[in-house]
Amino acid sequence: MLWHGEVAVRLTEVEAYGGARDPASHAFRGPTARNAVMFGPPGHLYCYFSYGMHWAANVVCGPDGTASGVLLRAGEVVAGLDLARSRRGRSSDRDLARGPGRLAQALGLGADQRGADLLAGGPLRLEVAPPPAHVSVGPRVGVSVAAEVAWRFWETGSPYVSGYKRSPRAPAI
DNA sequence: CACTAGATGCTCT
DNA sequence: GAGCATCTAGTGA
Repeated sequence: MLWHGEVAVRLTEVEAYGGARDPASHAFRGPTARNAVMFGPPGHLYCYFSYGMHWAANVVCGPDGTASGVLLRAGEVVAGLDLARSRRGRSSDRDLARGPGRLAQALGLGADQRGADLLAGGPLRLEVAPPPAHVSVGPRVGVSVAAEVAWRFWETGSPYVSGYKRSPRAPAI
């Protein structure tokens, strides 16, 4: 469960990214100004801009010095619905945080939150919640390399996962 | 409802 | 100067 101010999102879909060992990771080619956060201590927010219009939120999970992170791909807005709605504009409640870009927008994440500490007790904080009863595993989406690595996890049957274009059904692996 | 195509700007080479 | 861990709008069934 990720909180930002009064808006809370229950995560329903995530993707794991290794560091130097993962060709699909931004950290594969070494640290840069953008991904430096991933090399830092865990529990920090790695926020980056992509496709010219969307932010994607990651949580650093490896120890200090090891690049690794988890991309928050989708979630369900469970608090601060009005605020999230106003940020997302006209959109059905189900689409408020379905997709990385939408998730970041609904939470109001951006350049200001880059590298923020999620465990410091500020307005932006990560809360541990019980895992969903059923979790599916599959290949990552939108990754051009190492797509065969099944490092994507989502809540089985949840309408809040992206699923995205092709394969609306959960590929059973 | 399902699918296709186009837009968009920051970041690294 | 090209690449992107994507979204939205618009068209067709």
